[in-house]
Amino acid sequence: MGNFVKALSDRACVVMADSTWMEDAALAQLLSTAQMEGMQRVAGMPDLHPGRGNPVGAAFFSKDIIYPTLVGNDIGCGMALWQTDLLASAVRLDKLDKRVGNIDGPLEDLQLRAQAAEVQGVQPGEHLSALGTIGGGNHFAEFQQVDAIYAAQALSDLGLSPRHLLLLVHSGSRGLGERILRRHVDTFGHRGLTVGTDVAAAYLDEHEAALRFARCNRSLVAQRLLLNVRAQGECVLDVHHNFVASANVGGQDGWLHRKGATPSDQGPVVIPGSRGDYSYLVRSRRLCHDTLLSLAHGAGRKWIRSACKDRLFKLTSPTQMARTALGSRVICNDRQLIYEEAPQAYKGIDSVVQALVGAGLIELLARLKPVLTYKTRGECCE
DNA sequence: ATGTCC
Repeated sequence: MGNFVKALSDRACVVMADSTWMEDAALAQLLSTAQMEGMQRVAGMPDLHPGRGNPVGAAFFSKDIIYPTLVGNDIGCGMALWQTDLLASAVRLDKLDKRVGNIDGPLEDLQLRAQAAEVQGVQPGEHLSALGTIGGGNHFAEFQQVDAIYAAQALSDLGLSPRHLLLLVHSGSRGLGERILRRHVDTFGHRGLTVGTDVAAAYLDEHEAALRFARCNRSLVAQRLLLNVRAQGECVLDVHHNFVASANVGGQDGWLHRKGATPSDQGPVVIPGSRGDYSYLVRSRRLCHDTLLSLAHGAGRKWIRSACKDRLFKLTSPTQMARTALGSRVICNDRQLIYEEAPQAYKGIDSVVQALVGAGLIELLARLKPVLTYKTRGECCE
């Protein structure tokens, strides 16, 4: 087990296998976060990669101080998995593509939006128009089919029927979280906030609102897509991977920040690969405090965004990239984004998931294959 | 990442 959890210092470790792509720059960023005031322990997940200052795919456990910049701008970003009633065997990609339509703009059904906002405890505010939209970057909505079953009982316990399509939504709090972080940084810079002060309490209140908003947003994205494709569905799981919460780690009370780190103590989760790779439905096998009760949140970037187009445009066209090696379709009519989110730009999901398996942290429940990935209908790029 | 930068 120790083989897959590598100690970087007395308070930093990273979960990885020999096959896991890992950049020195990401490890250096992780080690530098371990030096922050009040930091007790940091843990890199196998999808760890460099971020803007702080690494992505990591958890940070501090005492008495919280750091909004460690959570980042997309407070509440996470994954929601929905079960649909569409038979995977009946899918016709052209038809599904057509029916999915365009969900880039604000949700048309204001009644649905207001109802969801109320149910999820989202306060009326200026960001309501973003509810039901995916956003940019690595966010997506993806129809998937169950490709391999490793634990049939666990699937049925979750209410999953393997013959039907699943819908995975990766999105967050959109402009709301962005505004919360920006206002914090404008006032306090990158300093942390002392827990117990009014400013810390104010941030935590706003952060809580962003978590509710993000969850509501994922739900509306899913419901919107289901309406468009004339399907019914139910939410199976919804788990944030960018947030901070009080926690007891190794017998010590403190604050656990997650930046692209999925909690291991909130039931089964999906660890998605790139749009051209599998995703895995997994469940935690043990509560590991050394790795800060966290799991990978995806494959993790291998290439920085700015390098992707140069490396790929000679090899492949946007049209070619609308189809993946697994036979799935990609809706991404944004010339830049389609390169930035190319499967080649991401670590192989098996090298990430196998590191977690090797460390004894997870058990695989099912392998999911992409069918259709929605990024943006955008403008036509051909 | 961003009702995003020219």
